[in-house]
Amino acid sequence: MRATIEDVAREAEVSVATVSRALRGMDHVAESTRRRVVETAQRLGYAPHFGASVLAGGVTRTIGLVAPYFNIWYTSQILAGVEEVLSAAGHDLVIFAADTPVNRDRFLARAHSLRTRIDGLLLVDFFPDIDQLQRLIESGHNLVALGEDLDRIPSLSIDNCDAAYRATRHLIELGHTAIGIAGGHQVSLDPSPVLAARIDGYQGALADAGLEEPGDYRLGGMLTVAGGRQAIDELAVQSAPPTAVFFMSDEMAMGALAQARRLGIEVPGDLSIIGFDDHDLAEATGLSTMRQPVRQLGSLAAEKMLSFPDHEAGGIHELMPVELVVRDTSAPPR
Amino acid sequence: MRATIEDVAREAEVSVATVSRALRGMDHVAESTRRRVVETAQRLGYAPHFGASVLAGGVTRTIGLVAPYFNIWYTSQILAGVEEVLSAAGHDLVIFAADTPVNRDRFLARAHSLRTRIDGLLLVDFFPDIDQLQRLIESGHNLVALGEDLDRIPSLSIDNCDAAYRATRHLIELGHTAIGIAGGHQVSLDPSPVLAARIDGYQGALADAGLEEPGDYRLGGMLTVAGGRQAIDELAVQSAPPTAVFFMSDEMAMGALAQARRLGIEVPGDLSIIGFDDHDLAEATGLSTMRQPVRQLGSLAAEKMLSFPDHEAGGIHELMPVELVVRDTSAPPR
DNA sequence: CTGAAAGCGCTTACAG
DNA sequence: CTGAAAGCGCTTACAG
Repeated sequence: MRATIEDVAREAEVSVATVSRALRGMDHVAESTRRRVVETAQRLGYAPHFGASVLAGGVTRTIGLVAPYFNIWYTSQILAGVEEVLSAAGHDLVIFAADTPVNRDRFLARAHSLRTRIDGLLLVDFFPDIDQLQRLIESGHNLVALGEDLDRIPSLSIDNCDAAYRATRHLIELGHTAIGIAGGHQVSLDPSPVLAARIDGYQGALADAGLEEPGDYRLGGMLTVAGGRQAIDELAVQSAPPTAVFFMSDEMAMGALAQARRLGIEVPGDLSIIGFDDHDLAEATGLSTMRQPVRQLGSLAAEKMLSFPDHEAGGIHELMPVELVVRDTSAPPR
Repeated sequence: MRATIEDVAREAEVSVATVSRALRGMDHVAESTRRRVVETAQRLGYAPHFGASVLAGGVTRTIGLVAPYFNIWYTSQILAGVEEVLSAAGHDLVIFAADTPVNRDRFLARAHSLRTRIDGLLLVDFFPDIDQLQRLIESGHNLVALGEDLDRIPSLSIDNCDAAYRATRHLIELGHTAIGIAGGHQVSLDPSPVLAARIDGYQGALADAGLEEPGDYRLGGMLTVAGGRQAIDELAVQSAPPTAVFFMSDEMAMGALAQARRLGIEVPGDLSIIGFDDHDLAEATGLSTMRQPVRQLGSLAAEKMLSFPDHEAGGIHELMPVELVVRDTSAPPR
């Protein structure tokens, strides 16, 4: 049988209150008492009952993280960063996937009931609308958002518009005038603010350079290897294809790179490519990209979460830097 | 204030016992009563207190997953598979990283106290020794192992020895006689049984073909892009380098591919390469590999976990198939 | 089908 | 520094 706090108290000849204090390292316990309690607990293999602690103490020392996918590079890095910080602080991490619109709504519907299960909820590329956010707040969740500037809660992101602007400007400065963008539309019809901001940046750079954006330069679908392949397939059948494309993720760009090779499209000779992320394989692949500090985004978000309730009321938004990394896949048009 | 079950009971004019039954869909509740209770709970925004449910009910509907890393492709796919099955069954997932030996011991030390926090523990590429496993069992955990055949608990894996044997034999059948292997040693000094089994298979194939294994054909370190790069660097300075190398992961093989290109080593002309996993990018890269059903490993492991306690006593070990996928990076030596 | 009551195992004022 | 006691909010036999 599991030992309970009563067992320890009896064996150590103290009250359960003292056992509780001693084991949690609280003040006002004589050192000799503490030693005896700790030793007894050890001997009996005592560990506090989780449910009982949560019920009596009111905290779970658990943080929830909701994200659309866990099997893509970006999220896996975020996860690692979050986990590292949280576990160092003695907190656990429970994850929720909200990939499809259905799962997203299901999660939102359940969020209220999660209140007593987690001490905080980290929204990773999860964008509630104003009503949904309102409801999350009213449920009493400690919220931190990663990926977009959400009013009213602490959030952390890169400047997606600016990063896309700079990526596009890089291609313009190389001399390209026919520049496409890939990754604008996702499976879900939810317009992701992240992708929308990148499209804005792209269009802004074109406009500032006096260039036009032909509608059919918007290529591909999801930010995956398959999406990149698809983008190249679309490009390959155009009569006047772009000479440079900005891909919204490196995985997508790498899929494009491979498909271009297969179709005999030379990179960067026929086509310049710039990606986004600085994926582990980007350097190996020679991929030009916009580097974002992904893992650090995760660890910083976790730190923000742990610093509740030290936040100001309302949301402070923090912006992380993005760096242009020029490698081999972007060059002047020939 | 949060509404409690008492609030609902009072408003719906029933006892708390009836509220509890009605809301959890148990039998022996009049349909009209149930409707009234559900409607009242809804109206009050009632959700059961997690800690109270766990304490009174004895289950958490939460599964723990411990793995060495979460930021590598393999684990991210496993995680997605596990999450999908678990969430469909209404279970939550809490993750623990045990990357370094220190963290590994720390997790093991904590495992006992996790007993009331999770209903089951999934070991992903986490290999306790016999004593450690014994202790996990004695703590009362429902255990499922993914990655190795562990006695006494249900487990699921591929046949790493056989897969490595076939990868090596593929290279032999192409005509190679100088064949290296990359990925044998990890940072941690823990000898991973997975890697050991792959080395066994490699050596077995060589032996069966009457070939020798020169000691310095064991290349590289970790199963990462950087590890692959390192393997090629080591190979490049050898006086009689292998003409073919079996890499223990695709990420490693892709790092190697890139570094080979950089150093002017032609693949497959100068060097044949076969990887392991069938990473998302393997097809795009033209990488020959041993395909393992990674995501499915995750979902099956989760299903095994959910089927407790229907297991036989002791562990049934299940083997998943691995398939040789020949693409462009492996060819006869020239 | 429903209720009264015990019990789950802690934490936290309150006293001393 | 320590203890007695209330209280956290559920679930589950046991009766009826």
